[in-house]
Amino acid sequence: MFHLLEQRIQETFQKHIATRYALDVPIVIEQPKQPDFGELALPVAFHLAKQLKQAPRKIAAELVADIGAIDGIAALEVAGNGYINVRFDRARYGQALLDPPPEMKTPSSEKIIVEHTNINPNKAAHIGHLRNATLGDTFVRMLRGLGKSVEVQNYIDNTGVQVADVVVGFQHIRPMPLEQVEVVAEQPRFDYYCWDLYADVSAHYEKDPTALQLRRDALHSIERGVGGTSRLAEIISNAIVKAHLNTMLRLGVKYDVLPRESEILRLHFWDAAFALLQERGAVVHETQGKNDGCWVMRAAAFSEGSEDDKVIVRSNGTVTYVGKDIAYQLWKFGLLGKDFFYRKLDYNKYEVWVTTNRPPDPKSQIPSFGRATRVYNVIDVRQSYLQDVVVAGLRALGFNQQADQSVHFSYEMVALSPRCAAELGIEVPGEDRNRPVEVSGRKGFGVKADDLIDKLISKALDEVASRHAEASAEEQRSIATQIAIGALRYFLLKFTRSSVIAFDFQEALSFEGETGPYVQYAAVRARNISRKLEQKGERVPDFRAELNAAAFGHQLQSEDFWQLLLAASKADRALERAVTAGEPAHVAKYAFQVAQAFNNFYHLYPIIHEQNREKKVFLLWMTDFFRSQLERTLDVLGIEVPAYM
RNA sequence: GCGCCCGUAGCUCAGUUGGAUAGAGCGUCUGGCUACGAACCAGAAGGUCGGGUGUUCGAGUCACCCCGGGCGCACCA
Repeated sequence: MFHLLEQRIQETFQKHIATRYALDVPIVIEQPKQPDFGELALPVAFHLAKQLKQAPRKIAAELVADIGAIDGIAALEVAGNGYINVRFDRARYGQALLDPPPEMKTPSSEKIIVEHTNINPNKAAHIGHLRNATLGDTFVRMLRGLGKSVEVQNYIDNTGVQVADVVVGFQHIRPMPLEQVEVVAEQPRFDYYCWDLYADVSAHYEKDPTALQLRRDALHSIERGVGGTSRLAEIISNAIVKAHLNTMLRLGVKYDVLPRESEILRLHFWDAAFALLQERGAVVHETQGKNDGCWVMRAAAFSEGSEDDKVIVRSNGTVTYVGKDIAYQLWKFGLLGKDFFYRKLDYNKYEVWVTTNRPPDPKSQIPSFGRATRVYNVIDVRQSYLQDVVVAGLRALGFNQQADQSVHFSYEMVALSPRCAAELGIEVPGEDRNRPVEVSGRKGFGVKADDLIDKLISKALDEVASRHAEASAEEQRSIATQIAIGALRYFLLKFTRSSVIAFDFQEALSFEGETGPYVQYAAVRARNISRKLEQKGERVPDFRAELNAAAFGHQLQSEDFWQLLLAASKADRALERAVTAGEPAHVAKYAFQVAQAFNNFYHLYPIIHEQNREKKVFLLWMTDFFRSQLERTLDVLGIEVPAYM
């Protein structure tokens, strides 16, 4: 509702200024510095001042006098040096929230792909991966919240060096026959086993660099896709992928389809992309210099300062990662002229599809994947350069529109706070002692995702058990899990994307202040009100029957009630702005603010015990409105509301 | 060397596309549970927004230059 009025003001002013002054200036809408200034503030007179060569205050007065009545607006006031402050018609506003006008859903042919998680399937997921998945998943929920059609992809690099390293581990560091690996891979915590093995292999390379030949050999076999080594890689990566799906499902994160690198290779996606790139001159064959024999993309295509061309095809004829990524990006937009085959993944928790190189049974129903109009790649900021190359590839092929619609949804890394590193027994040399430590799968440095979740659940369980000793152990655990996940998701979302998170157990395990559980608690309290009411033998009133514009007019004369309602009613605006900014943290911030407003309201006004009928009904309606806004916002954040706390 | 990001209260971070008197959480101190459960609420202390110059009616926000930190710039992914 708030957003609707905002838009209405914007349009009205835009139109008026266009006809009255023949000018097209951006109508910026702000929140007034102080609540008693009104609900919206327009600095538009300042912008016009320059072009009209008049004092802003005079222009503002003119605008206010000429623009006429605007539906839902009680007053426009000139303030300060030329601000225009907008006051809403409170009674109308309350009434509209109670009985919202039907939304005009404009059907859109837009299809958005969000690619996230993308963990190498060779070891357990860690805290850094959780940031990626939580950001990606929340952004998906935000887009869907606005009614967009979104497909979630999780790319599986099952034929890369990281998998090859663990293969080397099973062949040379802790040798194990294939049949035994198959058994071990079915065991719980196989991903933990590989975590250690991977670190051991990396350490082994460091000690004996000649062992890197083992990696090259393994990689080669895996890429060819035949023989025992390839089979070993498949067993490992399939098992780890399921471990990752399980871990992410604990956070409520799901995917629609898992495109795999093996199919990019087997179905010759690269050949198709390479043919296109050659045909349109996007890559050139070097015959001299340091890149002799390679196919490269010219530096000028993707970078202004650098002179280093990017090798796409190595002199030995193999394609680099970026090359494969260009092919994949082309496929996402339906520009490659090829598609994967798909099968349902053998996974019993929910339906998720995976690519395959075998044509399916013609009778089977398979959804359509890819062919997006817009693509978000959730990848950490360190890969900006490579993402730029991918987009330059599209551009060089003449796909400018798709290049514009390719978004690198980047985020900073998660590091371990010095204290956290010390707790994990990671030794840091002298002067770096006070700096955060980078998470490294290769070195085995990091907080494993499942360990962290377990730790959070255990702490939440202590709290739940101390408050609700009467509940069954099973129920306590279920509530504790919801709280733990709420805490974790909120913790990962409250930082803006460009902020490095220095991970610290003490902060992540906090359930007080600006945290997920704080917001959950507010929602639980709001729900409790109607339950208590019914326990007293009363019924939740029929708000539409008992509240009319006059009642809203009365009650919302209270500045306090008005400000609380206003705060609660900004969910649509918060979501809209957060999507535009590409910033899930904004939604998290809003959720906290609404929770704060509600806790304040809850504390200040006895609701059930209110004697005046109209006021009581109004307070109950406010509670219900807060509840719905809190639930909706938490849902976008992927945080559940526990039955009690 | 080139490029990107960051520097705001003791700590961790917001800051709405340049706007009115710079905000929040944590921590510290003070106060509030026989009201709908205190995972809560109220209050206090705490700032030359890294430094400088400029653009502007107006700069935490934009430009340039420094200082300090992080990350990229592979025939690795």
